[in-house]
Amino acid sequence: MKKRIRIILADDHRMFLEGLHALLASTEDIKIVGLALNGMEVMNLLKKEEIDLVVTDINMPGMDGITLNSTIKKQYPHIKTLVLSTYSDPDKIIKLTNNKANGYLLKNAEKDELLKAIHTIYAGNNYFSREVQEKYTNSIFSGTTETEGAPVLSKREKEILKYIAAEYTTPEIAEKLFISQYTVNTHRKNLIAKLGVKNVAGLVKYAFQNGMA
Amino acid sequence: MKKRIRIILADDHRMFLEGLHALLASTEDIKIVGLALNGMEVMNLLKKEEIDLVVTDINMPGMDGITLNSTIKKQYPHIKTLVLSTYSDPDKIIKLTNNKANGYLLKNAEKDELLKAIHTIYAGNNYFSREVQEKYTNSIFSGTTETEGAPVLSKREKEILKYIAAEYTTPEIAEKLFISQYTVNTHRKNLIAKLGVKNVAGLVKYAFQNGMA
DNA sequence: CTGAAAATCACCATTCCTAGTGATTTTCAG
DNA sequence: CTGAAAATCACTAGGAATGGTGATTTTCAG
Repeated sequence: MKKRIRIILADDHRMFLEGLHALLASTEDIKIVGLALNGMEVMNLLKKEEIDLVVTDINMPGMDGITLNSTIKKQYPHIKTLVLSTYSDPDKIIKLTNNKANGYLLKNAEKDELLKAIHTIYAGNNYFSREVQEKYTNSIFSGTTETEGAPVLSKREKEILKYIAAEYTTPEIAEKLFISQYTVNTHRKNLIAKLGVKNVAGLVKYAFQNGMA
Repeated sequence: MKKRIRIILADDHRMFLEGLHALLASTEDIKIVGLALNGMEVMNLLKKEEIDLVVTDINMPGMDGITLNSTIKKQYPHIKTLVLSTYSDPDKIIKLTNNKANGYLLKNAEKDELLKAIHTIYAGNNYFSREVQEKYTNSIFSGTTETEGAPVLSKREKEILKYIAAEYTTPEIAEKLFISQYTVNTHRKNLIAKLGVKNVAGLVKYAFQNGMA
């Protein structure tokens, strides 16, 4: 008899967790060993059970997906991890690859892709969904930094973009970040130039389309 | 033989949608008639199928849960609705009750509560989870209910909102629509007031969250 | 250490946005 | 027909955004 893949599922939303459980329960070669509502529960389960793969949400109270992933990898380097997320945030993906996560998948994916990811990872390879790869090829998967595709925003610029999208004005942002209004102004001008938009409306639009707001 | 409850499930995340499907598929007296990734798909399904209950996420691109709910109630007053959300936002709950949604449940709820909500609503009663009820009554006493119906935007206002989200300035919009800048100005002011936002950034945000951009 | 990128600050001019008030005309359903 | 909502226009004023130019300091990888 073929060995089944032993999996723990982790997500802070019970409904999603139970749904995922039900979705995978019918699959022959997969065995759901445990369900966890947060990172702590995952670690407790790992002490008791033999696990092949942990499928976890990236956003969870207490210990989030990124911290959980690195914790798992430190204590149980042989256990594979697949991270799920609502959107594709480049920063988080980079952190996850640094922490040796074996896969990253959007919750928008279908069951088939989820199964494909699980099997690919179990076979010893990594799996990053196409949408994620396409968007962030430059920053992660290829060493070359081609600026043609996705405009590269600096840390500070992203920060300010978020504030703009959150309806903060220049004086407010300046006060929040303890910098001059002139500086905020410069950043906004650079953002507009880099992103090729016309005004705040364009900035907010970009922020939304890239999961930054 | 007892009649089964005919249900449509709607959520923009395929994985959650399929998971929910799998979760409910095993229930005897429930029949999942269709799955939808957005509001439009729900409305199309309603044309073809006889439905008792629509279970929908509150956050969806295109037509969101709130708009979807009111649209359903206008065209098919007999169809029940159960709205799911990640968190409990008093404002949104109030909008939903104004639009006669029959239930509101957090995604944090367990399968049992979901079934309970479905059966309660099918029996002709409303179901609002305890967490939601608490916040709802709080906001009633804080006095923000009277003036806050669902923000109904006029045709012209929607039109102008689209132009704003498309990075057009006031003079440009005025020229495009053959009206005075003063008029565009008035519309924008009304939009800001109606939607309870602070500036263009907020308008663009709203436009995006409601599939108008 | 060193150079490049990032982050910071400054000034000016123009345009645009925001806010308040008040008003007339048009549209549309009851 | 008629009233209410929608759409239109007008004026003022202050604050914010946009665009251009120039510069210094900080950070960080090679």
